[in-house]
Amino acid sequence: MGRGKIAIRRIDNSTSRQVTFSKRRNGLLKKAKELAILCDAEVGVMIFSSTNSMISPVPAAQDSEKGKGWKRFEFDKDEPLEDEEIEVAEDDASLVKQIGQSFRYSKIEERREEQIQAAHDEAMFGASALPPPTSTDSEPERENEKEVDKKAIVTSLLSETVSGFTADLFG
Amino acid sequence: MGRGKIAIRRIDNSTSRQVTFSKRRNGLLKKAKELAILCDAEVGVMIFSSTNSMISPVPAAQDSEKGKGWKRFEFDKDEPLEDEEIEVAEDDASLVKQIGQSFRYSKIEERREEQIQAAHDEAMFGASALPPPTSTDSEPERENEKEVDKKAIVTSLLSETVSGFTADLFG
DNA sequence: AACACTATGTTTAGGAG
DNA sequence: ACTCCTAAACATAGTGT
Repeated sequence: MGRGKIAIRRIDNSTSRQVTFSKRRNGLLKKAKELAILCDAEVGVMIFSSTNSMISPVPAAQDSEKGKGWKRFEFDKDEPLEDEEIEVAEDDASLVKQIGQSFRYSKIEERREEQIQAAHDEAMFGASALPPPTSTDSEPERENEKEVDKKAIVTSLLSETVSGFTADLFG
Repeated sequence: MGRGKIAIRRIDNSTSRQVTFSKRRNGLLKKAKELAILCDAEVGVMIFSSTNSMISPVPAAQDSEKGKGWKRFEFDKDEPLEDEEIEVAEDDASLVKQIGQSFRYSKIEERREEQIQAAHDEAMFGASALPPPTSTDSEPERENEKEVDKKAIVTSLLSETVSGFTADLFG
């Protein structure tokens, strides 16, 4: 779309891939929000990269917390998991944690099985780029990119917006 | 969009709400798939309603299973949860289960807190409408709507498609 | 790198079968 | 409920700053 048509294949250029990521992610979240509101459904979006992750929580879970939204959750993706560390997703926060951990597991397995994709992973951009539509000033990529590269940040994106909408219109 | 502009508010007419749901859900899933491929990210979409739920799994988790995709998962949303029943999300299947259970929790809490929205929930359509682009002939709403109203079905949607794409294009 | 712009491609509302 | 249709609305690739 736009000035030129592009094929749906991995964008090779790292910069434009990240730009496209930012733009399309916003578009996707907007679409998700619209679908949720228009059709009265609970829509969540999960976006993961090797260095950064975010989850737009399932609005149903938000509603139970009355529009408060999920808190930001951070974890070190390189730190090995221990069994005790794994928690049960009894509440929203631990569900986020749960997903993050599962992602870590799959990522670790992935690397263990096929280190062929190592360069593939490293070519990945390391920031979530754009801030969410309304609030949540998540800024995973600060001035210093030292820690960013080691952390994966799970950010609540649709939280305030969707639940706010829901509350205002149908609450 | 289309012939007329519509405001982003809950569509009152039940029929057109469901039609819009079908159309826009497909659009959302397509967008999610495109984002995943273009930007080499892991994108998952969760869509829940009171009678029906689906999760397009996080592709990262799929990759670890080599494009097999998540299996469909069903659970009884009205059945009360027991602590023993709650499992740790060590693998993909239990992650899906995890999310489903968390959804049950939030739904139960929601009803407990505000039964005001009862009619709201009942006005909800009870089917996932369109089948996924390629396969997964999920048809939650059968001829008989007896059990449908008691079950919530978590369906893997992007599984085959996304992982198929990924496998074909990037090995 | 985050915006603004905008030509162009994509999605979709509404209607018909 | 689905598919096809089309005009209109929307998203965005490429560009400039």
